[in-house]
Amino acid sequence: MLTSVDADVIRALGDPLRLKIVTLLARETLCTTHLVEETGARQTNLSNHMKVLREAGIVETEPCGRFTYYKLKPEVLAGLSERFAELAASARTASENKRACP
Amino acid sequence: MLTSVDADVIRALGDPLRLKIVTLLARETLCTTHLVEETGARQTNLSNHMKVLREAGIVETEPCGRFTYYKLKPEVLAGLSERFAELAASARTASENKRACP
DNA sequence: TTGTCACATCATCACTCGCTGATACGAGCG
DNA sequence: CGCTCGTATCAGCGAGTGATGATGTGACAA
Repeated sequence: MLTSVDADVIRALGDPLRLKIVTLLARETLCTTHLVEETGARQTNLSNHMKVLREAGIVETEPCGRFTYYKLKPEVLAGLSERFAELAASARTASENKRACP
Repeated sequence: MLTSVDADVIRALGDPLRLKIVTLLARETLCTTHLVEETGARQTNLSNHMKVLREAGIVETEPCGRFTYYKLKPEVLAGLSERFAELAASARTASENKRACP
């Protein structure tokens, strides 16, 4: 069952720019400079979004000299996928469980 | 691939109250009165959230006399689940694709 | 028809959020 | 050491968002 904790993760993914970042990171492990190039956003702006993704537990940081690489945590995405699949499966049978008008 | 359109759906689900509503609707088809009882929210507030979910294409309305029943659209949730699953699968191999430092 | 109920919409207010410029800080290079 | 580069943090501003009370609308019952 979806708990309120997941709302933070979902909200973190509900921003177009962050969703694009996640999509990019799903293909490659990138550092901030790469993400700035790919998205066209300012460095400061991007750093803020990365902080949101980091605090939501969606990405991990990996320092490499002066650079900071970001990579996704697949288990978080997989967990979300599973929970949505459960909701969808449950929703398919929900039409029959119509509670009577009060 | 995740498009920017999906950000709206994800954002709509990124609110704790709306997530609770969706969870409730995954089990039963309910009308506004039921949801008010279950969530404890005001009717006006709830109606606003239902509008968001409706415009995001997550729920459908079904008038029944004076009552309005809401039910989930399973295919939307299933689609989200699938996309997240793709991202997770792709992310598992992304660690190896580390782009060189610029 | 009149009243009530279920629900939606509107206007408003407080608050949050995203974006930006300025700044701080650590790592490497000269 | 001093400098530059990559990155994070901070303060501030404007836009978007959630909660609320008042109001509108359609459906049913008396």
